[in-house]
Amino acid sequence: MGYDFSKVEKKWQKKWYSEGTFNAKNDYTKKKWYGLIEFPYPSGQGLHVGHPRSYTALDIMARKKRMEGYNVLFPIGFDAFGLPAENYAIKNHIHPKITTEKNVNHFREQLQSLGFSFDWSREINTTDPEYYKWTQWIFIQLYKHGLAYKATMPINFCTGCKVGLANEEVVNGVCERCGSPVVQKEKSQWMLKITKYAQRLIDDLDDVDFLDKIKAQQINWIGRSEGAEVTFKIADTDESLIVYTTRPDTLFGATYMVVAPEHHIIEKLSNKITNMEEITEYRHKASLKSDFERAELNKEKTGCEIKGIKAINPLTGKEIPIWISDYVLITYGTGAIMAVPAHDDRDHEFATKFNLPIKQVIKPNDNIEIDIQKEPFTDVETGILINSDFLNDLSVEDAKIKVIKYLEDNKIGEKKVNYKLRDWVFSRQRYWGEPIPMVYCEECGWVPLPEEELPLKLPEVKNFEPGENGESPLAKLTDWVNTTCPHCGKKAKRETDTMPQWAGSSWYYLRYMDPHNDKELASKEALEYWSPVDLYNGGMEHTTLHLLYSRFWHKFLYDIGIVPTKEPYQKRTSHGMILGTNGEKMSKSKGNVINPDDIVRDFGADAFRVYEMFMGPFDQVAAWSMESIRGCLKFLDRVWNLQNFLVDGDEYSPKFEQMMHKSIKKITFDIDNMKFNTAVSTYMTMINEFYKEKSINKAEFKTFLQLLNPVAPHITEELWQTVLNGKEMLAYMSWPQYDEEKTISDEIVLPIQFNGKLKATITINLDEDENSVKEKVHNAIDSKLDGKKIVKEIYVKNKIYNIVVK
RNA sequence: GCAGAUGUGGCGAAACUGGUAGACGCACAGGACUUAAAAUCCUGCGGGACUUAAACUCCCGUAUCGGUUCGAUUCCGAUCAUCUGCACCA
Repeated sequence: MGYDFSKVEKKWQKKWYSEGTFNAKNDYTKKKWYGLIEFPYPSGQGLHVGHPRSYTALDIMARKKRMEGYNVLFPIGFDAFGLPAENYAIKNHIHPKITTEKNVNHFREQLQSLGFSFDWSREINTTDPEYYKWTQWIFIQLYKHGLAYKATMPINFCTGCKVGLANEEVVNGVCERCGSPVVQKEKSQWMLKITKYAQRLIDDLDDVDFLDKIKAQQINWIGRSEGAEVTFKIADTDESLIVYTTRPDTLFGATYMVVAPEHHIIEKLSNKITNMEEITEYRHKASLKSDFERAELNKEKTGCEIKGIKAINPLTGKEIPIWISDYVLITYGTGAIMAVPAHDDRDHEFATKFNLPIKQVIKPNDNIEIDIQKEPFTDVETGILINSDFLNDLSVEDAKIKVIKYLEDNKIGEKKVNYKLRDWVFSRQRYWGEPIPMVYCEECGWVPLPEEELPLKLPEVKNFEPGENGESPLAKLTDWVNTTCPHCGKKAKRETDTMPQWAGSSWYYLRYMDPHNDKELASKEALEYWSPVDLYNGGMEHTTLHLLYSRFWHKFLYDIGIVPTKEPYQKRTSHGMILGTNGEKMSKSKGNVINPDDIVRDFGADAFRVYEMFMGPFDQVAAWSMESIRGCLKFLDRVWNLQNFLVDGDEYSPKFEQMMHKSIKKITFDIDNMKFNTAVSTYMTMINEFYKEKSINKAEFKTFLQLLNPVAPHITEELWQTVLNGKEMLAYMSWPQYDEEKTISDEIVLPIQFNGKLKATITINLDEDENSVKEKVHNAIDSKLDGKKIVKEIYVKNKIYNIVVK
């Protein structure tokens, strides 16, 4: 008699996936809704219980939208290039293609066991040549538009394995696998000019509906700052140093300068520098440091003075020393700074250590005494300029404006905007990635493959070990590397680096719109109809890089007329992580991993889904609890047993009418606003009411099943068709409507307060006359006054009655 | 350091634009059914005082301190704690 979830769930899954029940229609006249989840990397461990949290949430929304008459696109695919498969191949000599296929099959099975309404006919895979053909095509367009270029950039190089490493393989400055130190090695790499889009990537956030924290992270990552570039002449030479500063107002306080170890001024003026040996040694030491060491914050600052040359402060005309230090980064601004130790923490620390002069040029406006030698004053809000000639007595803000004007008038500087965002290093010295479709010819330089030769397929190799000196394994395939120039026909060599994993995921949402198109990445009509993605949900860990990269590619595709919208995703949300039962992040080493297969086996997919939605607010972290999921299975059993109370009735019975309308309203609102936890609690409240009366009629049962269907699709479909003899699929029925008037009761329990504290409640009629309410109130509380005096009475209609007493 | 978030019973959590704090669930306790157990169903469940006991009643309670208000979990200011992302970005 009990509910056999395993049999029921399998039955419906089989039907859905063999019949394509949930596939999107190619009817471009209907209203559409496009919901997107981050497609998974098919790892060997299989699905994580975190995946279904996001998938269930969007599945619920997709199912509800279908019931509301939308043509819904809810696709799935696999982001299958990447390191783990490659490392597994190196170890076990199994081709990544084979492991990937095996993992994808496993993932597909697991995803289907949870009953998601994905459109499997549109499944994509980034490692499929028919897919990466278009990834390569986009790269070539970027190249043709001057947004892809070669530059020498440092890579992480393991001194033990002699290979280049990805950032995530470098742990605390050593190689994750062998523990040898990792150093930086210069290598010529493909770069994408994302910096050209920096401003637009900030500005266009105004037009999309991303969570504020996501916007904040994007803006943070791009790191726009406004300031000025200022030229400092070097005394007795024709050379000068240009610095970038956000505090041009402090220019009178610049008492020395610092350049990054890599700064070119050192080569240029090497014949004037008197301590070249010392400088060379410092530069050498700095070059050996990994990024990790250089970024180590707590370490003491190092550096030395460049002797023999002096810079001239353009405002004071005074000569100031030039130092070299690795706290100045060659990659940001101009690689050189003016140091204002009185008003910058880092400069102050450096000046204190090396005994450099500290000159105060700003004081607090409240005249609090400060000892500038001991501590810098960095508050821009309350600062007033001093010791600064024509800037004296100005606020920091005004001083900035005035000094920039002065700099521009005298041609010693100009206003300048800088971004922390760097161009995107696009090369990986790896096998398991999209080959970069470029050929190098001695005569013509870099030449892209003609588009008709795409895809450039990843060649078969037997040995997946990276080449020595950090080259890609492809470099060893001389037959493949040696080719002819598509331009002049002479001998040429192929690029052997591959693309990063970010490449395939930067545009996959477009391919879903028209996944089998072999002429274009997607047809114009499909792009016009489905763009943009209406809702994109994923983890917070992808809200910087992946989101930024795909927005960048999308904007580029917009610029060249391929896609119709400026932004790819209209709305972006993120779900909280699911932690282990001990409240820690799930990991194999901690032994707190929950396997979704076990959950489906023991509790069923519906209980799993209900639980993941009920466990807490969707966007917040939540710890797994086996007791709670048992409670959700109990709830479903109660749903199943409702059939025991079933009575006839084509309309809601009077005792439930108001509750039905209220619940429809609440659940509709909650699902639309991703408040799944309170939606689930509303189902529970409803069922408690039915149990209290030991009765539910057919109309009520039908509505209840429809409301619950998006969350628990199997059990509701089964009850619909077996108990209510539904002919059509419940999933195709239209979403229940509510009548606002019927959600309002005509009687109200009115709280009465003394000084804001509850004293009594009375029952009044909706919109009852105020005098009549007042009379009722006084009948109820006059005996409680206890000799106290009424000072004031406040009645908020139909809400509350507060009496101020003394 | 910067940015963002969070803090409510034994636990996960609710509370719409300020208006009966703790919905819903878990755990726990009591009862019904059963030879018994499980399952199921019903009831209770923030802390304290008063009381033989219960009801009634009263007091305290949403991290801490203060403010605005007839009324604050909600708004404002300060503080503390925890989490996440970024970080020598001039």
